[in-house]
Amino acid sequence: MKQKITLKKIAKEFGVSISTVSKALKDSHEISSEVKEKIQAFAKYYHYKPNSLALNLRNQKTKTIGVIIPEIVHHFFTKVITGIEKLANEKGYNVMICLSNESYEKEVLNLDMLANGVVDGIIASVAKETEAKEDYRHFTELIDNGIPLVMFDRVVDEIECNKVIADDKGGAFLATEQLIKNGCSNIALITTPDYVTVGHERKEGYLKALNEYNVPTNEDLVITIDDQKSIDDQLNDLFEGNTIPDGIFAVNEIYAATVMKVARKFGHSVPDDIEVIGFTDGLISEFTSPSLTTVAQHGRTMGQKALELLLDEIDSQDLQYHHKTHLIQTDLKVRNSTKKVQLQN
Amino acid sequence: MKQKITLKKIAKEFGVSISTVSKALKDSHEISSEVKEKIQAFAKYYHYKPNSLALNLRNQKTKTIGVIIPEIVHHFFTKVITGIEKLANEKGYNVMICLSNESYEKEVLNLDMLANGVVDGIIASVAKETEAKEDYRHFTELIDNGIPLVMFDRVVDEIECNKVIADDKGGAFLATEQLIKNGCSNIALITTPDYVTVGHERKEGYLKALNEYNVPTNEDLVITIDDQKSIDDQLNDLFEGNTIPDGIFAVNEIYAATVMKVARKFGHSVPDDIEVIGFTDGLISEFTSPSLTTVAQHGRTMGQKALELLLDEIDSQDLQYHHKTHLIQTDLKVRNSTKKVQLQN
DNA sequence: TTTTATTACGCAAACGTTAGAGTAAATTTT
DNA sequence: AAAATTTACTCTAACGTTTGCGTAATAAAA
Repeated sequence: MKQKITLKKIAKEFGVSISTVSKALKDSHEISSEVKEKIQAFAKYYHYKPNSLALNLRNQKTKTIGVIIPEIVHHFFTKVITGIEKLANEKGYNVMICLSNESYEKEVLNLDMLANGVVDGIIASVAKETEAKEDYRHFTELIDNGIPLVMFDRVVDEIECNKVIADDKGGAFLATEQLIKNGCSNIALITTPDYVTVGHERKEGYLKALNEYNVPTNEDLVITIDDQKSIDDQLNDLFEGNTIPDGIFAVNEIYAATVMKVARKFGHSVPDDIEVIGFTDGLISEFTSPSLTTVAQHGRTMGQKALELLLDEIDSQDLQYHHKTHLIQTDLKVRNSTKKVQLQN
Repeated sequence: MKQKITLKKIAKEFGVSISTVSKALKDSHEISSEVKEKIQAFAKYYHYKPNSLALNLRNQKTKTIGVIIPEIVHHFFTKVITGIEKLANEKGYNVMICLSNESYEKEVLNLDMLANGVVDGIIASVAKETEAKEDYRHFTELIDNGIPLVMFDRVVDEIECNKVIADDKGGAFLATEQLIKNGCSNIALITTPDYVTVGHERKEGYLKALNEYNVPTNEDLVITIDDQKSIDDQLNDLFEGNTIPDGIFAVNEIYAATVMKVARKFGHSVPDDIEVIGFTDGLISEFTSPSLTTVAQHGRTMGQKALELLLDEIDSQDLQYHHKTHLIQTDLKVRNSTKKVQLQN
């Protein structure tokens, strides 16, 4: 394997010192134009590029930020990354993406790796396993080490750092409200276990809407999905019980798409018999039939905001930096899984 | 912002030399157990972690590999990354993901960035813009600099490096063959412009199948999609022409899902009037109705294989390293957009 | 008691880079 | 002609780490 070209090698080539080469390549006035020209030509010919590691070590910064996400096959996370990447690029930062695969252990590993000088700051969304475990020492340790951290989407209240979250509760409220206004009275909720914070928040919004509009809640209509088992099977219960829902709010797009499929299997029509709203930033909703009305999360915006906050903290010399929690608005994207009812204001 | 703890600081704390600290932390026999114990305790308390930059610089390797993909919101690419990540983890490597966003310029930038000592090797799929431009100097430069490169999916023939590609032609053949065997005689192709290599390959497979089974080709049935314009609009032509297709092969999942939607709009039923097969590794296909029969690409496998080849080259001292092109088999995932015909062998 | 081993540390170089300080030689000024 | 300035370089330290080598002091062997 060929060796990379370095200042040292160029210096040797011309019988000058390393610093002469460095300065020549920087077009320093300290170096004669004659020497500068030949060194520059040589460097160009061999495509000399300064070694980033050396530069980073010297400058004590890497111009790279780390992003830890639980899953990359989720459209929402890729949207967030797109947002981060775009702004990072404009600001001259590189992005290093790591996956925790929802595993606590991998999250710790990733954090460890990133913390040791590799990045100037970290943006993270915590793994489900970590949320279940409630062990966040790896994050606090990071902060103790003075590495700026921004949490997004799945955040931890106890941790003192900048945060960016979608208005999950508000979005769920909006969705449920829409179903109520469309005339639904038996509104089901398809959600995750409670330890998944976003699931929890969305459930809160659902309950708030029912409450505010005096729609009685019904425990039978709340289905908590265990991702380890078949989603289809777990949804069967909903249509085999005493109360068949006329509206369904699902906390994500997969659940929403799946419940439509299962509803159809039971002979129900969407949106005529049952209206369905999902929660997402995904692609699937557009291609189901009927296409899914969803709560849009604006993942890109979240990513951008997260990076904005991170760079803000990185640039801040302030020892008493004040952390913020930024709420990204969600809104309803009406498609064809809900009826087009004329709403009176 | 707090400062990171270093060997130097620990050395100062105990009034010993830096090397003593380094050796103490490595439990060297050269250091008395008394000194070792107190230094180790101190380091543990302040969670000392060696600075990776310094280590990488010294060891002349980073244990990090870079991945450049055109788009992260594509399920196929995220699958590939999942495959890379998994194996990388097992082998103790980190993964740095960069997005070119299909832009030539960003690809050059990313490559530049990664090339300067940041990674030990690179896995890349080239941007559409680069394919159109046919300017691959940034890749050859990389190779000239001795940085191992593996290309996947969208590869460049002229470049001398390890490659991993899906059997696009074979998959397309399989899909078209299936349509023919199901009795279709007017088989449409929804494809990308020809400069997108995978689109080109899939078209080849389509033509090969038609040819082999003596099905006449029909230029009117080949639709080349311009991603800049509305896909729906471009597909209208297909159903407004003289020959209405009874089978459609689309080179990706979005085209396939969209063409089903448009077909329905024109009053055709899938799979009764028209059978549709897509090409992908995506999520959408499962949730369309009918669900889409597709050619599975095995993105994870591709990712794993790509990393395998890369590590192979990194570890090889061989100056005359022999590059390979690895073909990943594709196969048909039959769902409900095709008829269940009993095939006679 | 002298020689040899052992223990426990420090020194220095190396990875690649930059930038301020230092220094010969050449040139200009007085 | 002497002094001052400019030119064109080199030296050195620093970023954080590792490791072979050197070396005191102590301990063991002859």
